[in-house]
Amino acid sequence: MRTHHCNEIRPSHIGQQATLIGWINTVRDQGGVIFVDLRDREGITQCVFRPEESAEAAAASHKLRGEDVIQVVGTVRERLKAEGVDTTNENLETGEVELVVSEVSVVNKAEVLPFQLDKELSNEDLRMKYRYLDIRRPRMTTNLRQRHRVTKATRDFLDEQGFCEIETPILSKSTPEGARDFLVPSRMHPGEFYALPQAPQQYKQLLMVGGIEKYFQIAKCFRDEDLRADRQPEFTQIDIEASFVEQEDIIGLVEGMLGRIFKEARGVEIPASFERLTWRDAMDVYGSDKPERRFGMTFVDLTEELKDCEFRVFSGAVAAGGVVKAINAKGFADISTGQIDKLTKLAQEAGAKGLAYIQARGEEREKWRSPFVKRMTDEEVEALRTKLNIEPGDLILFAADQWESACDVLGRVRLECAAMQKLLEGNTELDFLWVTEFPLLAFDDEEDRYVAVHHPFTRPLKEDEEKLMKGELSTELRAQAYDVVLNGHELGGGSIRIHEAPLQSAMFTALGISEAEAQEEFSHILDAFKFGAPPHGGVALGLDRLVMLICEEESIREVIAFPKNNKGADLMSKSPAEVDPKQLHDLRLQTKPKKP
RNA sequence: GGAGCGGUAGUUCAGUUGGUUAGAACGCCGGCCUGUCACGCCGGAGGUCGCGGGUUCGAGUCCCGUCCGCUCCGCCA
Repeated sequence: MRTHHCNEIRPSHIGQQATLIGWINTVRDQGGVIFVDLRDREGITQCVFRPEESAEAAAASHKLRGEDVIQVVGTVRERLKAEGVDTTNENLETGEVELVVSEVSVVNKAEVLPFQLDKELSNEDLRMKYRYLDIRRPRMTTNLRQRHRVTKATRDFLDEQGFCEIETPILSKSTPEGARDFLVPSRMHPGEFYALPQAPQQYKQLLMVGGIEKYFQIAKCFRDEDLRADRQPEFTQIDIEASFVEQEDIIGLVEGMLGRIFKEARGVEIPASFERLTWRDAMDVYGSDKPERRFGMTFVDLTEELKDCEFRVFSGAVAAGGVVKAINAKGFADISTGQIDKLTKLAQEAGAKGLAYIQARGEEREKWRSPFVKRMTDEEVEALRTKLNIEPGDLILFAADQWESACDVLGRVRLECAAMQKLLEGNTELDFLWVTEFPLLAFDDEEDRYVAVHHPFTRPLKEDEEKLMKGELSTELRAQAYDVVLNGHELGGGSIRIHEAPLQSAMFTALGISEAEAQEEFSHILDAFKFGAPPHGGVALGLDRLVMLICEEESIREVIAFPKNNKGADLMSKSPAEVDPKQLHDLRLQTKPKKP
């Protein structure tokens, strides 16, 4: 039986017997003496095989290969310190000692691995196919154990705050709003389907009606949409809901929880409370509802200054009720033509007609390289110079359009500029932020109706509630909804909910859901709200994304044990896969077995 | 659905204006080595240059098509 882990042996153990078991990390065969670094999940110990100590073990050791599982019995010794020679390895926790092996047994031989565990591997296909080997690498082991620390800290914190962890169903009901559902056919109800939950939203609200008051769950969620580096079809949320709370209570709770998580998983103190921006201000200054604030380049509004500009792109936009905004990319006047093209293309993809710019290659306007500066008055140029603090070497980029489009375009340009200038390279700052007062409704041109920005259970701000009840709809209505943002990533979001049937009905009506449809799809919610539903609200944080940021990874695949690839496939187990025709027949998805 | 980048040995990569037998490192196999720790030294095996077609005297390299992977846009209440 194992007596120690491979990180444990210290000079205090010298002279004692120890039994270790683990994988062979490396073999260094000197012909006579052989060194084997034995690895288990905790660390590495150097094992020495010497013919003088055990001829049998030494003979066997010549046949050992990397990743074999072996068990060794031996005596702990101080490492050799002859005159002028110190064989201590300072890179190892156990580097002062070694195990002189008297017995070795090969528990399980390993074939040659398809890749080396001590080298970085760019072929993600191969990593996924042999994920169980990839997980042996320190990077993955560390990440998965970090993930455990995060969920442990979450559970400990919420438990101390009186929250109760409750599991909600995975076999659930499809909802018309939101992302595409994964469907599961029902054998006992031919032609009918369960849906996998996109979030436990309705269940957790019904738990509030059930009087649970404080609920949480580390919840698996499913969305059948295209993948990204930070998006998987199945993912995990820290899902929280509480009764008799207001926005401030949820915000304070999340701040406390993130503080605990970052302290225990990463050993850092974060601010006790985070700064806040309203959605409107975030869009107005950063062009994003999840602003990256660790570099400046904030928007400057030039609507007033350029409303009469001879350059029609600006004056025309203002005349049409739009705005002109600009950013100053300090010291980026030497941007290449190729990079300008790239930024222009980016702006166009976001809906702009083009991208106006000034390369300030000197103090005087004559030295400014720009397609339009020559058409500006001196007053206009000086206004730009002052408001944007233009100095020689600066690059100025403009967006002129309706407010939201202009902000969106310039927001994307701003991020790309920062990437080109490598402004965030090596930056380890943690910038937490709340974005509040999200709009309640957005207008979907394709569907020609309003859709919920957050979800249909989100409560409007008190001052906008009556407008919703009266059906005075607009995108100006604001919600009691909030997102917590870290370094430009949305960590999570939540809202205070609607808890009264009439207000909920008004919301469904606003979303173009008929009374009949609301009854069909949401009667359980509307009914529940009639029986004394408490005021309630909550939040959900993306666990994968949170762990990704804590581990300083660029993809959530690095913090998920068995993730899917870009096309949603698991290359290791080869899913999705075709199934036996009999299974399809049982589910009435195929009446006759497929002909060969 | 769209755009970008990539695919050469088991792995990570190099491969010039198209030109002899496609290279390196690590890994692997064999040999030597009693204090190494990225052990060292000697030798060896290992390639459908993603796939198909085209141009050419000649294609890893140029052209067309196609497949796969990653990133981004759309999409993700």
